[in-house]
Amino acid sequence: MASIKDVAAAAGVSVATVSRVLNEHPSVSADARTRVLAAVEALGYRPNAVARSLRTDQTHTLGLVISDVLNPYFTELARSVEEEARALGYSVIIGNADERPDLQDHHVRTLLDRRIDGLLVSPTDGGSPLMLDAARAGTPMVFVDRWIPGVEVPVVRADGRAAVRDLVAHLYGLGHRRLAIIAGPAATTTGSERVEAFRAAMAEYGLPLPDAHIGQGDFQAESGRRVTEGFLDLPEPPEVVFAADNLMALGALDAIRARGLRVPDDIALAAFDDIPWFVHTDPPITAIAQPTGELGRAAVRALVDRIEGRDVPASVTFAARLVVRRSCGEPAPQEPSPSPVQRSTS
Amino acid sequence: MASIKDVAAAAGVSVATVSRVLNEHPSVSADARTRVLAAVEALGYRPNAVARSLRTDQTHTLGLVISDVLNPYFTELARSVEEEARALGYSVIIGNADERPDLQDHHVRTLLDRRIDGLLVSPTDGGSPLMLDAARAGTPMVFVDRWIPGVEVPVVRADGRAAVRDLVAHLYGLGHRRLAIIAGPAATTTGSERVEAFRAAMAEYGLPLPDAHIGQGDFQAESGRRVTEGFLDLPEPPEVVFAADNLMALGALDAIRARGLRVPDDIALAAFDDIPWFVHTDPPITAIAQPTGELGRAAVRALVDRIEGRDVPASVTFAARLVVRRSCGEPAPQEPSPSPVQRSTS
DNA sequence: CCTCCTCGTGGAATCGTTTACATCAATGCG
DNA sequence: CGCATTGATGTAAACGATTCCACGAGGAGG
Repeated sequence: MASIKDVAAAAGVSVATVSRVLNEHPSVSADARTRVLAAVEALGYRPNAVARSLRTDQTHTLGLVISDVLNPYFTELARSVEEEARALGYSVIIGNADERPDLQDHHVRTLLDRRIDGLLVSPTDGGSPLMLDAARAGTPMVFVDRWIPGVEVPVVRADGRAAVRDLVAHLYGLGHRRLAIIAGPAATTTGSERVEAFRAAMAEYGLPLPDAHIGQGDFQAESGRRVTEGFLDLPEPPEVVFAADNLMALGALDAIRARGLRVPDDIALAAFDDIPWFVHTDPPITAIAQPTGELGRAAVRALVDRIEGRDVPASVTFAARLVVRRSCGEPAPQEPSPSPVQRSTS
Repeated sequence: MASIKDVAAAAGVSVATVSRVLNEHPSVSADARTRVLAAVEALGYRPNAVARSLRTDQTHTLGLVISDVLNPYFTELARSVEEEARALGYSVIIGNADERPDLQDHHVRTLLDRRIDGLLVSPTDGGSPLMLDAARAGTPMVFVDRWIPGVEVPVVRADGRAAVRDLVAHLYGLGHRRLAIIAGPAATTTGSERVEAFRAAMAEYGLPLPDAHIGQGDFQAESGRRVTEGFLDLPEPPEVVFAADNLMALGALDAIRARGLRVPDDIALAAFDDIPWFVHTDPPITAIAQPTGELGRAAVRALVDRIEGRDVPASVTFAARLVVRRSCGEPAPQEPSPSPVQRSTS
């Protein structure tokens, strides 16, 4: 592969001049410029990004470590992150942690070794020393969706409290009283937060939430299946199952179907995170939707602001919203229009 | 960040010795080794992958350019690719082309600039000069799922011919005669191949396939919706719609639902590419399933074989299989067990 | 006419590694 | 005892870019 030396030789100038042409340095003659450009064209020369990075100490690359690529929510997040990053002149390397702390660590380490300019993380757990050290050492970092409390890193996320309250209100209005939740791992903020919001809303309506109605899941379909089976085995099973993410909802559906039960007649179902398929499941599933695209874009902008030293980025919080469909027992009205965005500084 | 020099200084040896310890070179004394390791630990030193790549001319990184991350099929493919690559000591950088040739080109260029060791591509179109040049210039490359005819690059894919014939047989058996297909872009092999297989199977059963029953889609949901609307507007609409991928099937469902029609009573639906959600749609959707994970793993192995110069990798073809559910008109039996794998050389 | 800038250019250092080569001490063997 | 071999180490040259610095030519201003 042709290097800058070959170009310099072909154009009859020094490598310094070639570099200046390529980087649009002002002080280079028109004559030299055209000769260099011609040589570049003729040789099909492309600068070696590895060498360039070594010298300039920047890779123009962002790392994105997400919890699970197979989850459509994170896929959409990844897509919007890449899109915004590309618009700002950055590439993205995605690391899929599969909800496993060891894999998360592996990816963070690899990304750091590659000297990415900044890191976007949706942490799978409380944070390994590795990640915390990196944050403390000054690696530009932004948490997205999930975060780690007590760490000085901006967070871009959606707040589901209000939507969860809306959901409980909706369920209460339909006459449901025994509600159960399939929670995510307590080590994740979204895992514990959604349970907390649910518990608070239940209390608000004077409904009991026995421990038996809080199932411990791990955001994967299989755990949704397992927990739901447990619920169904209860002497008095819940009337509603609320899954804290869409994959566990899928598992719950599997379990319910395996028993030959029907939604919502025998048991109602709702989920956190909306996806296009929820419109076509049997029945269409009531869900809490996050403004995923905006989340991804805002996170990238915050991170790039930090990298390029414009200012210290603030945390951003969007609102999630309830989308009522038929899985809890009533014909759905129109799909509501998107809710307004709310920003806050932390 | 600490560099190898710092480690050398701290351990009281030269950088060469540090490098030797880190690369497990045999000729280094036990004493020196322990001192170096201690210094590494103390300083939290991690080798700079950028510098190492520059020197060794290998990045231990694979590029994967896929057509659409939002398509669960490709997400699963990406996941299996990353998994296998990691097992073999490689990282993966994913580029999402969104079915756009210009984006595909952008990613190929960026990946090449980063001097990735090899490229895995599922081409969106007939192939840009850039990609073809790279292949000719000797960049290790493997096509996965889709390929470009006439290019000397191994292909790892699933052959859907038999499964499509099975599907047509199934539909014929249910009494359906007017079948329509939502095709993918003709520029993609999977786009044209699936139509061809469908056409051949139809001919085998003596069924006509008028042009009006071949809708032109682009593998995205929106096109599925549009084409399906066209079908439904026909004076004599088809009895069955076969979508060449799962996203177009989603669009078709949207369109059918918008008309207040029911599947399969008013119109039947089948799709290429199976996904977990198809079990829970209303009704469960009959689909052709690919061994996606195996595809990804085989592709990586072929590419790495090529990179590490073990041998010239052969093309590999797996078989797709029909999964009958209820969307075409009959209660589904058991889910069939996985089909055997078939290998061929090209 | 001399001096001082400015502009275009090239030489060479540098980024953090790996590795070919040289060096030196210790060992084995005739 | 002397010489060849081996093993452990260090020195320095790459890899391909960017960029500081020096240099010479030319123009402007006194």
